[in-house]
Amino acid sequence: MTGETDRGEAAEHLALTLVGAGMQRMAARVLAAFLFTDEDSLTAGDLSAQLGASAGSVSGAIRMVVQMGLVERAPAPGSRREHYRMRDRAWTTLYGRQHAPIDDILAAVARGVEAVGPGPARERLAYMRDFYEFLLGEVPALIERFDRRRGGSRP
Amino acid sequence: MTGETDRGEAAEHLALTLVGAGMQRMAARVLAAFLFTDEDSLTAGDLSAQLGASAGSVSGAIRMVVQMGLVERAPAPGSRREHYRMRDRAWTTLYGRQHAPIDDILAAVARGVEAVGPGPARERLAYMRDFYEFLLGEVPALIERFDRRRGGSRP
DNA sequence: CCCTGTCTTCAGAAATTTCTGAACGTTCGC
DNA sequence: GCGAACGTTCAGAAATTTCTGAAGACAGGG
Repeated sequence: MTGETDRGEAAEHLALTLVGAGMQRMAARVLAAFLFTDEDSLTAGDLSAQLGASAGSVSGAIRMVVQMGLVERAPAPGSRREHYRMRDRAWTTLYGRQHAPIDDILAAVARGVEAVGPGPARERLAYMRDFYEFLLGEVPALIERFDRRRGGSRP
Repeated sequence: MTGETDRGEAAEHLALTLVGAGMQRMAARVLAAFLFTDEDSLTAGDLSAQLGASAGSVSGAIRMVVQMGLVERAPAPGSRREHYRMRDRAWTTLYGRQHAPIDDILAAVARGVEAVGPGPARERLAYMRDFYEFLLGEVPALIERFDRRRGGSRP
């Protein structure tokens, strides 16, 4: 049997795991709530009640997950409150975004290569630059391959 | 011209960028020092002096980068102090390790799939699980492809 | 036009992370 | 063995991050 208690625990556990992977605590809890709900959409109030967190921190967390491209506003049919839901393609989007910092690292390393004269440091930096350049080129193809393999089934 | 000032600035800049990507501050500074040096190896004392940080925090930072597999002890030829240097393959190692949290996420999501009954939430979670499973399988091949492409040249 | 319900913003509090400085081991030369 | 140089550990201080609660803004119904 899989009761509702298990669902709540599993959601909390996933949230904590995401925190361990670097995500903000409240953003992770909000994301898990969206992942685990069978409702079409959730409002800030729903989340605040369900997570036992203040309206303020929920508001901030929603802004984060929306800005990350994982959650979007859902058309609210005659409702006064804002409704939100997970976006399709959320995971490939997230993975793509995790690679955004790589742009910055790449730029910083390239600058390093130019700043040092010939020598071991320069070779080391050039190798690092090449690796991140390679990654940046491969990730889109990786995601596309998954999308194709998964075919038309919806997230 | 590329003076030594540029080198120091570029190193600091890369360290800050790595912090932005989630790395600990002092560990990032230590790593940058190893990246940018033309010396064969550095000691804790070198780093402490060069970075203007206490011996204590340098000690902790070294432990981190060693544990991450980016830096290793270098055989110290008749020296009293411990010498360290960057490992070959440091970057592919780092990238592989960045995917360690994915194991945890995958496990947490799989647990979620079992905890919820049939419905939208279950489909969503199953999709997420499939995506991370796919990633976990593809990353080693990706790294291998880079190693092969780069051929025998050293890091 | 006001009133109610809802979300957002922001200053301050709480918790967590990160750094330092001092005390303690350890190792090597003498 | 003894002394000195280094590195490590750990308690506490400092800085940063994260949450809350209250005040304000906005929209729609009455």
